[in-house]
Amino acid sequence: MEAKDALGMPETIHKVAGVRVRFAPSPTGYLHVGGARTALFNWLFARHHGGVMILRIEDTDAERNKPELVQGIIDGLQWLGVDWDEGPFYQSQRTELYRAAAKKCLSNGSAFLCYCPADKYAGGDYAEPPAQDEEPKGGGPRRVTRCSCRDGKPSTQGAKPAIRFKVPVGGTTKFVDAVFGEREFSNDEIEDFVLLRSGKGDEEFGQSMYQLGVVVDDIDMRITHVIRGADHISNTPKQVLLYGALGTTPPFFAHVPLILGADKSRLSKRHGATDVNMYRAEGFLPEAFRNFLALLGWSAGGDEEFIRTKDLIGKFSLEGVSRTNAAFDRPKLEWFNTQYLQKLPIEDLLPEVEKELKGSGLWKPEWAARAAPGADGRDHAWFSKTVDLLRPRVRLLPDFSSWSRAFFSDEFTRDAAAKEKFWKDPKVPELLAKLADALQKLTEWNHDACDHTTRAVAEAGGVKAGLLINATRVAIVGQAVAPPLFDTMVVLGQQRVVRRLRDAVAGFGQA
RNA sequence: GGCGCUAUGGUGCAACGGUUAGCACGCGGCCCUUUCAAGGCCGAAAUACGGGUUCGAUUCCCGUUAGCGCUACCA
Repeated sequence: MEAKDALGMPETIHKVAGVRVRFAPSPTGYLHVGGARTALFNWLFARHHGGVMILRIEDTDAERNKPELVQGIIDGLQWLGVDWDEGPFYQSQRTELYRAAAKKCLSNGSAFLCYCPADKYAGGDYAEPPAQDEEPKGGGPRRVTRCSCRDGKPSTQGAKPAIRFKVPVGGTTKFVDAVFGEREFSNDEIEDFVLLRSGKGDEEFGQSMYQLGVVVDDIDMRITHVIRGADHISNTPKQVLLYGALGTTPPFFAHVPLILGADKSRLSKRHGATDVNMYRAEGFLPEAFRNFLALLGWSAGGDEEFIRTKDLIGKFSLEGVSRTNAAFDRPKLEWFNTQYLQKLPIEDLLPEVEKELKGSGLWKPEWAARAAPGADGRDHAWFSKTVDLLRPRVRLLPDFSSWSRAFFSDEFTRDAAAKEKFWKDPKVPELLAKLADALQKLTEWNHDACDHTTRAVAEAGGVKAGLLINATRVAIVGQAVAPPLFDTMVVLGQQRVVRRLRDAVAGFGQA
């Protein structure tokens, strides 16, 4: 006998060998965070089971597609670290497959030629046009299409027909969903949906419609688990019917809840960035973003939240997927990012910082892993130590180029607000000058030596150490906010610190 | 409008008939302190509402309400 789980589904739905899943975006926009999460779940599932991940581009609507957007989607996936084993396949190049399938449905009586005018909703079977996705929803009564062409009479001469699926009258269509359980839909609620568009010009038929394309491809690509957004739940019975018409058994379905905006309404630009590439541009760490996304609509069951990707893969299961839509909570994403910035093994963080510095032109090749030290003695070890010093305060990657600039470059400016805040005491110039003298004499350059020297100068000058410390920070890194001063001094080096102090003192004379 | 899905603090998740309803983000306070973070401690904050079922409901059932989804020759 077969083992069943809590939902009464075969145990095998959760651990099948030979798993094949796919992510099937449509190039009508960028990679949306919702799509990214779907891609991630598919990927985690595939990797967890040692299965195959497929990328398929669903570009069957020539009018809405923008081929140039495909690259953006691919870039987004790559940044996210979601890779695939097969594809990308383009549905626009598989037209014959769909036409053959549609004709098969035609010949076995599960579809019919529809001569209704292609210009929307003019067919008369609709009481009125479907509400477009705008605010004033509702509207008058609308009913399900039972197309009058289904009995094969009109055959308006000359007009090119589309192929519609002949949905059974009466009865129900059911399927098993790994997250929502058993679902059953009344066939009378399902319209006679279009399989193949009517042909244009001298074409017999046009491109496939979504329902046909997914099913034909999922069969052809031997997809075992269809993991997609919950917005497809109501499409599923149509597809199940199609599987039957094509003589095959449907795969397992797993619909994952949607990601909504902070106010729980449909996620839109109004809520902030919805394009994954925007998060890359802002400087989030991909692994942090992945961790955050994974926890939107899924949990391993426990309380852990900081879960590195390899553990995500180990723990991922469809059983942990929630049925509730989740709100995209940006503050939490930022928290994940700072957590990763701090907790990542330094070797894992360094490459990201390197990319950032290269992008801002601050990178020096001698900081690379096996490069020889630069003229100033800085090498990979220095770079690593510096990044390590900086990272507790960094929130986004670009911080390494902005307020951290003075650590990587001698060309930096001193923040006006910082000067205003910490240089206002009239004794500052003199103190900084004395500190420069004292530090220059040091024969050993380390944290404690800097510490003692600075405090001694402060004491001799009759001020609290904090005053000198803060003033010095502004002088040598130009920022009010920076790592602890003496660690900073060590990393910058004696020469630079002294030079910057003197430079700062000189600046007072001019101002 | 029809059909469907969902409903634990503001947010993300735990608790899958019996807990003082747990964790995290965010928020407030305190500690630490050399700026700012980080970190530590403390605190405010939830089972949408109404009916059932049960010895006992956050948990199971029904209704209401709300949100979301689908309702195209879009995907």
